Amino acid sequence: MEVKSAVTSLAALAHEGRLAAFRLLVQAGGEGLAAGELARRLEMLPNTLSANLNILANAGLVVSQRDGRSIVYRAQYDAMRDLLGFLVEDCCGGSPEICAPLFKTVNDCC
Amino acid sequence: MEVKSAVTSLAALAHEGRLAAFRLLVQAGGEGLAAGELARRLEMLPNTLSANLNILANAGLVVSQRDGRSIVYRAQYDAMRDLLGFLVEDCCGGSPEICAPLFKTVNDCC
DNA sequence: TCCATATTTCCAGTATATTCGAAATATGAG
DNA sequence: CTCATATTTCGAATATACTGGAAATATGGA
Repeated sequence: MEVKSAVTSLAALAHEGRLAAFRLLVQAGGEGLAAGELARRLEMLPNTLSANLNILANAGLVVSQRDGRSIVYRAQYDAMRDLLGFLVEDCCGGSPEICAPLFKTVNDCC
Repeated sequence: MEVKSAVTSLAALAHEGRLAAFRLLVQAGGEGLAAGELARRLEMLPNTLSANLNILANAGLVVSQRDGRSIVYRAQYDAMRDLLGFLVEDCCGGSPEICAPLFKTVNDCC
């Protein structure tokens, strides 16, 4: 992952509303959620949410697909993994010892 | 880690210059680097870098300590680990299968 | 076709971020 | 004490981001 791509992804997530939307989509799994359902759950105006989903999509963190009158958004797990990998790669360049606790974090969560 | 804290950290890293500074500090290890040395390596004006280091420090990602005429900055590995943990925790809430490849990423790097 | 629903696009106002020059502060050397 | 070095703080200009209202687009149903 390139630096510019990482910055774009980090910036997309560095916003309370977008981070919340992304988390909901991640938790929703492969089925995804319709834009309207997200707006309802996050209590955001549809147009504001749309703009924010667009930013997430632009960063490659989510994808959208029309389903009838709704547009369903799904998290892109690969993109998230790439971003985490980029940060981890960064961390280990100089200090492998930081990875032990991170390793533990990953273990604990699964 | 709270959402607001995560957003602050993500925003701090979502800037090419700051991300580069943070990476250098991470690679520099516990010794850290003086502000001037960072400015030289990153080819940034000292005052611009200072403002950016301040943003990183505010997010808790780096700490500073005076050493003679220089001010030495060091990466805060704990903060980075917390941020990664927050993102991982998020990811695993709904989809444990995403952790397998992440697990592999962490393994590969150490 | 006509209408309601779902979502996006456009636009303008406001807020926040970024940068740089200039001045201020802190330290150590002579 | 005076000076050079290292860094920060201040202030203003510019750029970018965020939000919400209004209008536009797309879809499916009556």
